[in-house]
Amino acid sequence: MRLKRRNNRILSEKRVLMKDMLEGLTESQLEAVMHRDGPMLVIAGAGSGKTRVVTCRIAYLISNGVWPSQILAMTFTNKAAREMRERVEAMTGEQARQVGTFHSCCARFLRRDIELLGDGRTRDFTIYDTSEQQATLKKALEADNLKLPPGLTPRGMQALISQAKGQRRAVLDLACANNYQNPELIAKCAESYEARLRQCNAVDFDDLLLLMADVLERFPEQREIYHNRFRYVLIDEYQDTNHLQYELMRLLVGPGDNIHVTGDPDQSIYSWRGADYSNIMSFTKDYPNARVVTLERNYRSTQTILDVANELIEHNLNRYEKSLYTENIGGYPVYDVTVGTDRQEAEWICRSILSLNEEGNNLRDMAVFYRTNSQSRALEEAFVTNQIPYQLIGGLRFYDRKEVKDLLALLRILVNPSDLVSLERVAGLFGKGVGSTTLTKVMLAARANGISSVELLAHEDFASLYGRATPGLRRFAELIRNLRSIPLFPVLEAVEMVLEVSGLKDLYANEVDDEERVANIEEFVGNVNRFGAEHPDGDLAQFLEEVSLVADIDSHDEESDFVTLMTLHSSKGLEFPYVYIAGVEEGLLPHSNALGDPEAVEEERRIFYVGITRAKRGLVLLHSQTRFLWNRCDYRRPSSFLAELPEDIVTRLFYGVRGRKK
DNA sequence: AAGACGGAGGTTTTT
DNA sequence: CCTCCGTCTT
Repeated sequence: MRLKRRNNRILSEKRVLMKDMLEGLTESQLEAVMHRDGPMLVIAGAGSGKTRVVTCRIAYLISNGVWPSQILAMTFTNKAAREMRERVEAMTGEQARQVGTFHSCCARFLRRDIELLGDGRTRDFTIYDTSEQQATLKKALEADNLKLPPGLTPRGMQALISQAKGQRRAVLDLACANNYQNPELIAKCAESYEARLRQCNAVDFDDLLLLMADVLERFPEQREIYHNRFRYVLIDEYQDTNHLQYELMRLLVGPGDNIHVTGDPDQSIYSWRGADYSNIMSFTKDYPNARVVTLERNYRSTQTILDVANELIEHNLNRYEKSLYTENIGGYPVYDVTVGTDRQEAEWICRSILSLNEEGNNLRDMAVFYRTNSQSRALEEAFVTNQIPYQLIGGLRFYDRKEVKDLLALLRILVNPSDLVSLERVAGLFGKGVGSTTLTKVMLAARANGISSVELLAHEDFASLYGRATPGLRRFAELIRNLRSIPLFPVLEAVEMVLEVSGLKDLYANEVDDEERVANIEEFVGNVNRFGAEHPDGDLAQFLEEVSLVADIDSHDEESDFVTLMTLHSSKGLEFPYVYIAGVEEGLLPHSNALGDPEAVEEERRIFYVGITRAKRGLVLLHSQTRFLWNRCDYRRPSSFLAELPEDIVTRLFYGVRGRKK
């Protein structure tokens, strides 16, 4: 009784918030928010309040009696998912747990369902990243006595496999279609890789989606469970879904067709990853009764910035026609700065940032974007020299650092004893005298006994099961046995025990000049601690899964007062009052690999468009006459895109330019 | 059979 | 500039 009264009070507070929330929305936004059943497509221009619409719709559904657990929302990054969850919780007081990336949602589903497939994988599977995929491929080919056809590198093969999975197509089929020589051999190599993955109880990124689609397709009763569980499905950034994600969506959406997708064809920038924006273009063909809402009013940028963006994107021939407008009239001019060298480019940006900072702007309000990660170097140097605090997004991820990967490998063999890639890594670190030949022997002996390599090494009868082992191998087996005796819960204790038993920290502490490594290990432990606090009953497997699926952008910190440095790709979905785009040069933006291919150039234009539309108040485009690329100084030409911008709005500036005409 | 050393080659964007 | 591969030595 008392409880009920309390609930009523909470409910009425919710309604008040809900009313406030709906108040500022435009008519078309309201239409998107208050849509209840059936398919809906929201074409949301940059800065049109898309995130707000999606979160409001979730909150609206919840306040109309839909349980939060019945709403499945899939986003592009973990950061976007986190924001969405936080906003929904702030509005409704309810936790929207089923909000995540495609990959993290599928990983979670597969923890329950992967064993249905009966391919030998268990719920303790490991997720391999691209470099681990390549390692798996190399080992698989070696073990099966196969060689890739000449001209195809492991890296290229991994990309081909990924592409095939993303299109849900056989590798043989794709290799034939792409005119590879010897497609049969390629298919054989791919099968060898798949078998090895299964043997390792591992999946690659694409498998998370692919295997989940298999589960839903092969087990109709399972599909029904999901349909009953998820009454409403929402997908964000729909323009960046690939065919596999599309099929997964079709399988997940139940008979009520309660599918709500949002996206912007002009911001489709991941075609190289298999994204197919015909998915968004043909949504109304898939669902002829779909309601379509287009959001064209921009709440983010000044008219000046929008004029530049609109005029640029008009040059794309193949596009869904729409035009952004705003009521934020005027604004600062957009600058097009010519500099002499890439160092001057960085210097100009730093000076500009410092003067904005002196005028009272926060550093967190400024961001520098570039096309390629390698451009960050010159910028970073200038930021260090000028003592401007910055945060770099991208490049080498935290979890990709050597020492962090070493620790991860140790943790992974605790959870998944079949993980040969991690075992190999651990052997390379600690197994003095244990090389790949020995490990192969161990693997064969393990197979003969019907257990995994790690289980054999950790076995109390290792000596009798394996036969004569070298002292080095015996010591290594003992280390594995000690590691395997560590309890997996709580996670923090497990990690600290692993550090102690393995002596990993000492290993780096003894190497000179490696304070950073030790610091990274400490940061890792800090992350584990935070995970433990956020997920009190989370186990090591869950922690490892989370770590495998984080992107660098997920760590973007908007609170601290840092300037943000990142690629144009990473900038999608964000906004900053002041934006600098560096290296607006032919060959860089558009990138040289795209030149000559009209479709690729259109995608480059969209990449530029995404960068421009991040800016709220100030926008500066820079290009240099010379640039150090691959350790060589090259003469550069301004991007052809600059000529497409409205001349009367863009103000040209020069810095450090020699022999300037006019 | 492992490990160290030297040379060559390759760098768009990332869940 | 940094990683991967192959060869040579122990």
